[in-house]
Amino acid sequence: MKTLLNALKALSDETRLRIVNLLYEKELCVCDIMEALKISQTKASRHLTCLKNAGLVSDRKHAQWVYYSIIRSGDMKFVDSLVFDHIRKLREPDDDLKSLNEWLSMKNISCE
Amino acid sequence: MKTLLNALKALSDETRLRIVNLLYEKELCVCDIMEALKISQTKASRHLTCLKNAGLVSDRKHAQWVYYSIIRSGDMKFVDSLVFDHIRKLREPDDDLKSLNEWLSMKNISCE
DNA sequence: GTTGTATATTCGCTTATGCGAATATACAAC
DNA sequence: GTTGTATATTCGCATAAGCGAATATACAAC
Repeated sequence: MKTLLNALKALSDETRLRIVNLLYEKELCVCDIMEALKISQTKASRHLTCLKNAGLVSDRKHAQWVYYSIIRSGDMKFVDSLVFDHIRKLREPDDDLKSLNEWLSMKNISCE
Repeated sequence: MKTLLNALKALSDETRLRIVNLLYEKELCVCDIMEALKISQTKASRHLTCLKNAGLVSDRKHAQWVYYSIIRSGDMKFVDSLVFDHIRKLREPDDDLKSLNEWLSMKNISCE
């Protein structure tokens, strides 16, 4: 019960829903999320920690970057429905995905 | 986005999750919920109002009773998953259903 | 060692949420 | 009208959650 409630609480915040939406695309580091959502580093970090505590995402360190990804265990089946049946049908999260892709391609070009 | 967030917020509270679980069984009036969950009238009423504002339940007046029921529109598809894939697999909500049925049968006997 | 970049945490502050106690409203029965 | 029952709302209060600014940590490059 508590686990489920923590997940629901974590998901009932706009920023965190938008982050989850991005992470359903692919693993991302904090700065990708900052850029795609145009939010501060503090805010990104804080909400990612919250999602992690709720057991919805996992993190992985590589050099100075921390990469976050969605945990898609069967324990949180409803989140799939939440993302694909609901979030992905809204305008704002869709715009976020566009921002993300723009950012990622820009990042790649400048790394060449 | 706002609609979805309001639904998620409404669902991220233990009492309200337990109420939703009961209402997935059948339409109930406030006193049924009070009795099944052993909560105060104030608490039952407050949380029902919250669920109603979130668009998750509807109410119907009949004499001095107010009956609440779940709104199962396609807009809130994930709630079905939430109830059947998650809530119904937990102990506490299952106990609530038992309490509810005990209460309802007692109520019927005393009305005969 | 120093510098720069990526990320996390702490500190006040403000706002939101949940609670019980008390009160109000609405309706039925008389 | 009064009484009793069902439900809703208001009032203070306590706790939780969100924020930005500042600070801390961790690692890479030099």
